[in-house]
Amino acid sequence: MAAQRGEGDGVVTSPEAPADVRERARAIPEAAVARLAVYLRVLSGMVEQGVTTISSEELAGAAGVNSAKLRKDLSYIGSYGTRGVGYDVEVLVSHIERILGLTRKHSVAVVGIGNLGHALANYGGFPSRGFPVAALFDIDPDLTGVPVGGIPVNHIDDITSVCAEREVSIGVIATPPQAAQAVCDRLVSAGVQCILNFAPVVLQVPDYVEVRKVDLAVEMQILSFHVARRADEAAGDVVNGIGVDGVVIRP
Amino acid sequence: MAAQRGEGDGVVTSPEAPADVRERARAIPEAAVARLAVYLRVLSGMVEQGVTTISSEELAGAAGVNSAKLRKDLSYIGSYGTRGVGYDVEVLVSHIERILGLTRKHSVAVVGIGNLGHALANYGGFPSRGFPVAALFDIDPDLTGVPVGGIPVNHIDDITSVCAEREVSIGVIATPPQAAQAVCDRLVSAGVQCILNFAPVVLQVPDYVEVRKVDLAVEMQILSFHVARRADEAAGDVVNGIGVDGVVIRP
DNA sequence: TACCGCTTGTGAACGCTTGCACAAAGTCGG
DNA sequence: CCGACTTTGTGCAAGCGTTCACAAGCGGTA
Repeated sequence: MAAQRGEGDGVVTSPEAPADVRERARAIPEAAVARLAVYLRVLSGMVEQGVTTISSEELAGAAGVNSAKLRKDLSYIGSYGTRGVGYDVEVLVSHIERILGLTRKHSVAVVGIGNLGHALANYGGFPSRGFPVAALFDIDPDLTGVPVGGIPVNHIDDITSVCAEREVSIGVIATPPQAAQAVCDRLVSAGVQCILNFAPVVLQVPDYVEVRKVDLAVEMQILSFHVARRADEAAGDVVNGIGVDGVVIRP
Repeated sequence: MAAQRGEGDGVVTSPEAPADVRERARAIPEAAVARLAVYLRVLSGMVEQGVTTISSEELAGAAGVNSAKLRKDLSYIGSYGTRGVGYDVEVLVSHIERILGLTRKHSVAVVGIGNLGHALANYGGFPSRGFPVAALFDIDPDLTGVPVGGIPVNHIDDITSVCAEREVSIGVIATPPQAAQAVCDRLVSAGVQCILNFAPVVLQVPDYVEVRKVDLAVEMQILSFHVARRADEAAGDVVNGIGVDGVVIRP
């Protein structure tokens, strides 16, 4: 990835307080960030249930991870637990939100208003979590101006101006694969540095742009792999009894 | 590794090498499986363009990975390249398909016919890749019988019988979070062993069930984290529009 | 205050993944 | 047939991420 990351950076950073947060943020492993988001959701549920304190064991259970891993993850963002007691739920929530940058609004633009684009535009989970959908784009002139999920669709040619104007920080690509790279290029030149890509293509972007991809076909194929592996195991390992290539199982 | 590999002899791999394939499949790292699916897509595109041979360097470039990694990934499924030349595209495609279990049909059931469920039911990418949508379910009686994307919706209470009857091997959960665990339990008791979960919940399942989750909120929050990190970096390290490594924030 | 039990935070070991570098193995031109 | 050139396949080392195990720290109790 970023090839020229300053390694032994004795780079004297500003002695200000934020330097602490910054240094720490840089050190958090990618995998841990993903889990922090999960913890956050579980914790939000806890708050609503009136839970005020939670132990690493409980939280880990609810999040589906090992408790040691959870504690290590939390240690990346600082030590806010109380030994012998656990974590204060609200404190934890606010710290995770801060680290994940959820204290700011992140305006989202969705490009490609097909089936998926519609679903995304109408998806209530975004705005409620601090990700307001600020703009929609499509190449079809017939769609232009038509409101979807309360937001009028703009023509794709206006990406640059509209994104800049509405301070879009996250672009979501829900176009057919053929159009994805071109759309991506436009988003990047509009100043969007974070992209969520639903199109089944490998996007080429400059180093400073962060891309995350959600690829349904790949997910399905990974599951397919496991089905196959299981069937093979059954064929090979099951001596007597359950089916060969059909359904097996249920211990 | 492959302990009893027949060396030197020009052993033509029989169309079926059950034990061999099985042993190998078990050894493939999870991360590599995900990449194999990506390679497969790139290769499919190559086939359509009439490309017959491709080098690891080219394929790696198109798939966005390091060429050494690609070669190692391919070595997990066997050595089908020709030194000095590269890989035969069609041969590679068929071997990856075999390993990923794409030689069988994997019927899919989608549960929860809301915005997302609609989009999934209409999504052309599934059937064309060997994942026919065989059943749709929803809890709303008004939807029952209504065809979506050509398939009539069944009531959720019929999951067990319908899934068994249509040999569903993959369940897709696109319900609201509150319903997800219950739906999951029903799918599992219907014999479904692979689940793709779009609901923002951590599902509890028996060991033998494989779950993959696609969590939009988490993806957005990871991107948010990067936005925040970047902003912090800018605040701390940017002198005058120039970032740490001389990278301009906005070209 | 002093002790006890519980839970955090983290050093250290382990294992998986990545990337390098190069021998092996093939093609191609003469 | 040979030698130059190309590209694969893989041993090896470095880097992360995960897990274990336990000392340190805190609240509760007498």
